[in-house]
Amino acid sequence: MKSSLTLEHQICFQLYTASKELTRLYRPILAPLNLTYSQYLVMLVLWEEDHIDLKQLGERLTLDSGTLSPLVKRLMQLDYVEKVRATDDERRVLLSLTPSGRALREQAEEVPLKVSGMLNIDEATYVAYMEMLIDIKARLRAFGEREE
Amino acid sequence: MKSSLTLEHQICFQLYTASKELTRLYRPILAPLNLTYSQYLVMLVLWEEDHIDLKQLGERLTLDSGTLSPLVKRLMQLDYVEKVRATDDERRVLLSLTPSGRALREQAEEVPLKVSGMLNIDEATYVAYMEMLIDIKARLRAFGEREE
DNA sequence: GGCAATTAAGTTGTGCACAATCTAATTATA
DNA sequence: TATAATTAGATTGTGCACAACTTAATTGCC
Repeated sequence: MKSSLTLEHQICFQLYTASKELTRLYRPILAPLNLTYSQYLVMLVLWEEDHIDLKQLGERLTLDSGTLSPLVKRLMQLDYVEKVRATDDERRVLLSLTPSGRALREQAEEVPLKVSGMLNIDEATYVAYMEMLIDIKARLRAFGEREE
Repeated sequence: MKSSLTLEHQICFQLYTASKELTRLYRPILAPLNLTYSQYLVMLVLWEEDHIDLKQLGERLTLDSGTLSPLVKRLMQLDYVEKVRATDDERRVLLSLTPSGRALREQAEEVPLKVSGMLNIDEATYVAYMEMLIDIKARLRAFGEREE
């Protein structure tokens, strides 16, 4: 197994920089929507499933309350989302789209198209890359479960 | 091209979570060395090339001085590195390993082995995945250069 | 040689990311 | 049915990551 202690031979380094550079690509695309990359991910979830509770949202994004609480606060200041306490269980907080938040979806529709264009990648390659990343995560989780 | 506005279909999301989860895996492995993941990357570079200047270091890691300055300050507090101003160009600062920093390399040797074991991945797949990630970065840079 | 433009680091401010801790609501159980 | 354990969310503190700005050294150009 590749064990040489060299930066470029570490898969972690390649993942880390690829992720950072892709995020950098999003920045100017998301700027007109007044969203950071993480905020965009939250909006993606809400456009898919409105009135989701913070717990589930955190699980889908692998983010804990220490990250989500202030992030959601900023989305509220932008008037894109609102919090409603669940009636059946007063601990839960449901996150909902405001009319502005719902309307933003239309502008966001073109984000993936722009990114694909920038990556200049064909469908088959795109799918292969997605599968690789999903496989890496599966291996990480498999280990996590062995350990738990 | 995949343009559906769904979280799981975005390559950016898969990259982002894969990177985060892999970094999470490193945390307990690096804890005994008193290093965060980013600090570990800096040490990797130094073990490869001692007396590197901050500018070059930043280029290799895609990090700017705003990130590196405080990070290096913490590595100095740990007595792993020291800064020396270059004599030929007083603007440049060379980063060097202290004896402790050099000694740490031995403990770090086993880090990639542990990670490989956790990922439970064979050499061929590992190499294929590395190449995909490098290709993604190449596409991102190709776009960057078209735009510049 | 003198001065504008450039360059390397550092600083400040904002926003993640996460561990650890706290509070309040709910569930389990003695 | 009290009370202990668990759960959801918020808060605090540390450390990235990066944009924008500052300072000091160097280079370019006249």
